[in-house]
Amino acid sequence: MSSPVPLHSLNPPQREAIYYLDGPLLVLAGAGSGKTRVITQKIAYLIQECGMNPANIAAITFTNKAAREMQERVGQLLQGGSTAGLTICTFHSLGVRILREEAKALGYKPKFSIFDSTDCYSIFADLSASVDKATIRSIQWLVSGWKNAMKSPDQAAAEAKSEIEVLAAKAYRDYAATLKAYQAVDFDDLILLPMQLFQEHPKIRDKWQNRLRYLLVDEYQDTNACQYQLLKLLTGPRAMFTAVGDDDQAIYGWRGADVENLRGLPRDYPNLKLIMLEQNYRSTARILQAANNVIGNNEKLFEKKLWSDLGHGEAIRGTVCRDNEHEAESVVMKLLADKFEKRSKFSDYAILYRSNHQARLFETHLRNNRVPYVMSGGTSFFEKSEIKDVIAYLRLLANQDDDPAFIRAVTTPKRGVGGTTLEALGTYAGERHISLFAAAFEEGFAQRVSHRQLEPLLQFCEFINRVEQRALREPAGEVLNDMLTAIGYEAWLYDHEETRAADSKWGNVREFSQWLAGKGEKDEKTLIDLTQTIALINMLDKQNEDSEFDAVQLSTLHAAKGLEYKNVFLVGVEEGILPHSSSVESGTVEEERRLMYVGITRARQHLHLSWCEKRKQGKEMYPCEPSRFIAEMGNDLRISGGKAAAEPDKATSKARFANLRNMLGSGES
DNA sequence: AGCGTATGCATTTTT
DNA sequence: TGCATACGCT
Repeated sequence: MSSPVPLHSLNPPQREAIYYLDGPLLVLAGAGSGKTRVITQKIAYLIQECGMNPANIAAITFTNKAAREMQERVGQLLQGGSTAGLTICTFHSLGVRILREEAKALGYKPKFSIFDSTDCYSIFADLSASVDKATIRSIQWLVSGWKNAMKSPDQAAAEAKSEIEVLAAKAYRDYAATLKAYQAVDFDDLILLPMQLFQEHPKIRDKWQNRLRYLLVDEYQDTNACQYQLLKLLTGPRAMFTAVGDDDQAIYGWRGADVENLRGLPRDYPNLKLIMLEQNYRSTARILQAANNVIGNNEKLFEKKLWSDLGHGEAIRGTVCRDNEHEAESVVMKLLADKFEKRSKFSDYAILYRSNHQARLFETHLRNNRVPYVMSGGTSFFEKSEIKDVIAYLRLLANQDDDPAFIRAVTTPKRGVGGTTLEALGTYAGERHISLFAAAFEEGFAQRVSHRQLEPLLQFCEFINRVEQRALREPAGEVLNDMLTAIGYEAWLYDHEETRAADSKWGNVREFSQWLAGKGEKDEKTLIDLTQTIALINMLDKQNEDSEFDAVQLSTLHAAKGLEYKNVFLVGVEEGILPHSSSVESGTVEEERRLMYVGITRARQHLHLSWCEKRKQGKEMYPCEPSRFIAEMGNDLRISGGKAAAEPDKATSKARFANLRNMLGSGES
């Protein structure tokens, strides 16, 4: 992101967007047009100039990272001024906040658990045993889609067409009941439940409408139907909001995000004001021209043309490579040559690709050349098994109905509670409709198992009770450390893993516990308070702060949205990869084109594309064609063969390009 | 039979 | 990289 800019340097549409308060406002902000600046300045304006109470303003983002960045920038703008009560958070954390406060109205305890997708997967797996994994995954996928589309289990069942949909609709009902029994919600519920709550309880809705009087929504094109509905209910008839988005950067359609929400906005709010931010402060004119050319092939909602006064800039280059191995080698060589020539930093370079597995070859070649790199994505900190182990304990402390947490905690580390005991406990709990934890204490259950089975189980439950008592009062860090010692987690790790793996895992646990302890101290929160929010926090944010060391960035196109780099290598620009073959089949090439657009507009000064003539897949080589998007970029593109050091052979590359255009000219729809 | 390694294979993944 | 499947070893 660009650095904060003094107010006088705002351009007229930016200024208009900030000062406009007469009604609902939609800001169509092109890539690099300063949308974050508009949102943050508007918050500052509302507080400082309009005298609005910060507690009545909420800015909603999609990622923790975006929220944090916005917090920081607002903090800088309002130095000394008060931001007390100001809400800047993600959709999901706003949902949590609403649910914690209004849990009773929905039949939930305020200390409900939040299940991540792995937890939810195992519920579906238990529900429909003897079904293969792929099917379970599609069931989970379908149910999530229904929730985002606000379909109830009944509706889903009624509308189910295929066999798998019928199966999924059946699972949906049981799944919802199971979650409720565990006093747990999934990520989709964090939006769906507040929305339903507002629909069914006008009083509660009014209360929140009164509290959050002005709403600012970032990345509006990424909202799904349910989020849109929640926003509508939250803003109410006053409709005081600013939505900021870019239909050309809508790349999450496959996850339920619906650009229709952008189209629907003028319909639902006839007095909607529309402002376009078209001046780009990031890229050279050449890069923007190519981006405009590509995106011009999409059916447009709103006509928008980016421009910049940063000069024409370097030529966009394209490299045809013999195969993917050669592509990786050539990109790394070109990167190093460019770095040497310009005396730039590694962190000025990004290698962007369509899908994760493409990164692998680039990683090897970067490593071979001793080039430092960081990769976005990968398993998030909270998905790591050792962290999930610890979190299971925390979840159980806060919510003893959380059966999955109970099972994980009671069996990790092993303490003499095995499968048979748990099965008996599960059966008993199922008959009585109580949680595993509660069942363990019942006389009726005690009669069904032996003393040897019961004893360790009760010891565990009593241990949890004791820790819970402490967790309500004493400092979070201390309680957590004592608990880890008491369960012997470190020793267990070193018993079950190789020393190196155990070192890393225990290191992660310690990092996590220190981080929690620090957070507990800073916000004066107990361990149980903290547990309520950790499901939503991503420690990658923290890693980003730390990792300001000089390294080449490797990233998927999706993960690169919102970021910018001086030099971008966009690799694997081939038919079947970008656009991805399955998108071509499912007729969603427009979203792939937006992905290409996002990729192009990440570059500030230098854009380099590459594609292969052949690609190794398995042990066979398959022929490839350059992406249709190459031709769509226009002819301001300097294409050369793949030989790393050689001068481009102008004659052949021209001929090749002509061929390419002929080839693509006919096949386009 | 069961476990452990080898090999093959991938859409994208904010919460 | 990470997961799933298959094969081979014990």
